[in-house]
Amino acid sequence: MATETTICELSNHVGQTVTLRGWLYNSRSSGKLLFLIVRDGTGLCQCVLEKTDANAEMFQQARRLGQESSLAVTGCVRVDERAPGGHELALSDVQVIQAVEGYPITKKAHGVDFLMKHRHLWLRSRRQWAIMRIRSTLVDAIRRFFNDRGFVLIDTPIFAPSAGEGAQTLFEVDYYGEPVYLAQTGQLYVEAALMAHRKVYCFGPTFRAEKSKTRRHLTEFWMVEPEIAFAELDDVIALAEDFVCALVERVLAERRPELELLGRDPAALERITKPFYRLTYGEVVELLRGERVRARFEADLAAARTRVAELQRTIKEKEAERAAPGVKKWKAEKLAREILAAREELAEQEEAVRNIPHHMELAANFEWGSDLGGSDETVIARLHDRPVFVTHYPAACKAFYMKRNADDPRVANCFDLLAPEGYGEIIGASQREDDLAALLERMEEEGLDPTPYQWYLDLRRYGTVPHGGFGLGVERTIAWICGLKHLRETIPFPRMMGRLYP
RNA sequence: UCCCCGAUAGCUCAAUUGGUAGAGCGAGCGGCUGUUAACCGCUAGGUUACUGGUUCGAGUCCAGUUCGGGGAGCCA
Repeated sequence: MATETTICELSNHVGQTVTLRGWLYNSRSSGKLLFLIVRDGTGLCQCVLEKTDANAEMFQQARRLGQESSLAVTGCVRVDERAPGGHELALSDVQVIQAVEGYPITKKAHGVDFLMKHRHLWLRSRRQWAIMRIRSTLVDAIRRFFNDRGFVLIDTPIFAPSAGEGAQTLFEVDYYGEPVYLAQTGQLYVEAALMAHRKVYCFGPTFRAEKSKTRRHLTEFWMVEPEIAFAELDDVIALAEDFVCALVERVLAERRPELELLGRDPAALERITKPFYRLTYGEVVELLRGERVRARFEADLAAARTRVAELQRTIKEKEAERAAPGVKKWKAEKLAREILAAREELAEQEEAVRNIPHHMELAANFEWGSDLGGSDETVIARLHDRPVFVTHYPAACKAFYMKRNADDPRVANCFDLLAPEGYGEIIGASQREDDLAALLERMEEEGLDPTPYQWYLDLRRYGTVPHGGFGLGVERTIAWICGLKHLRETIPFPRMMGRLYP
């Protein structure tokens, strides 16, 4: 009986005969030689079966196995440079658990809609496999960061009784005949628990019913929200800085192969060290209206235009080459793939050319007092190679519970953290208003009925202290760390506007 | 709510601009002793999203509908 092992352990078994159980990822046959690429959840392994007089039947059976057939393979582990990963299995036995025919996700390209409809199977693909492993590590790093520092985990409710601000972005559900809402944040509850434990955090799904169909939006996403007592804005900033550094460090330490598989340059992440950049909202307004931002936009626009011209030329050339007489089939196919990729990029670059002038105008005419738009955040982040704290937004465009700045009452003691490379906001944070009268005043300004908030106001009546915290969006953080264009790949089963299956 | 783009074989895409719907992958069969999304040959596979219109003739043009992609607003 051969030892059973997994692919990630193979290097410890060189020269031994072992059994792997897994799924057929791909196979190639070369006459009397058969390559089975097996995945077992821990990695991929090339398995080689040589046809002999004795194993002819097994060879035939194995050769016909379809993608994703489940099987157990036994063979001798050997080092071979030609094998992906450096190790391969010289097979002596193949046991079929289930022979599969017609697995929908094939080796060639698929469209987004098709893949999303087959998300339950798409998860088996290498890129998705890598992303989920990074997500798992990131989530563990989040929990460990807070647990190691004496934070107490507080699970906050998902049914929320009051609409509060932005009722149109809440999902309403029927709660024994009463309308209640799926939580957008656990923050108010975490503040209550804070006064019991001094340092707390909540971590769970949150829900936004925004009618946004973009790569930056999900209707269900995960957020971690720490809250600390006896703290002012600078303490929250310091915590956020340590936290983000710890997350990146951990992923770099444990998931380098996965990052590599995703084509993510680790150097961009290795740069993520303290201190991050700090800008006040007022400085950002100046920046947006100033020369540097204009130059950045103009450079981006020029680059996009050049690229559009380049791509158009490339596509034409490749199309001519493909249509030329006597082109080999494989060559034509390769060209077709390249043309497709070029067209996709062309569409993106053309979109950029269309949008940038509008973004420039928005930035140039930006007025003090409004919230930063997506394009504003992007350009600020593009100007920096490390995350940027934007602090002290106008109080009027932020939530009622944020504490006003003592020196400049127009602004709140709050910040957003913008991830670099144009990824934008991953953290929203503030020092909380700890004074009862000031809090009531802010609620009145926002037109909020204090009745359902009496429990929250109690926190200011009985032992109020300066405190604050932040919320980090897990999916946006994963997208940034993995270098992904779209949030839908960062969560196993994304929920988006108009998409609920599987 | 608004703007742009798209829907052709199971999948990814072609169709010389209104004139006989094709290719690759996948599936099936055959060949090949080191493949790297292998390669080569053969076979099967279609109500061109739906409804209507223009035309001798519509995948192609027009109108509407549905679904999807991207973006704006708004948000995290």
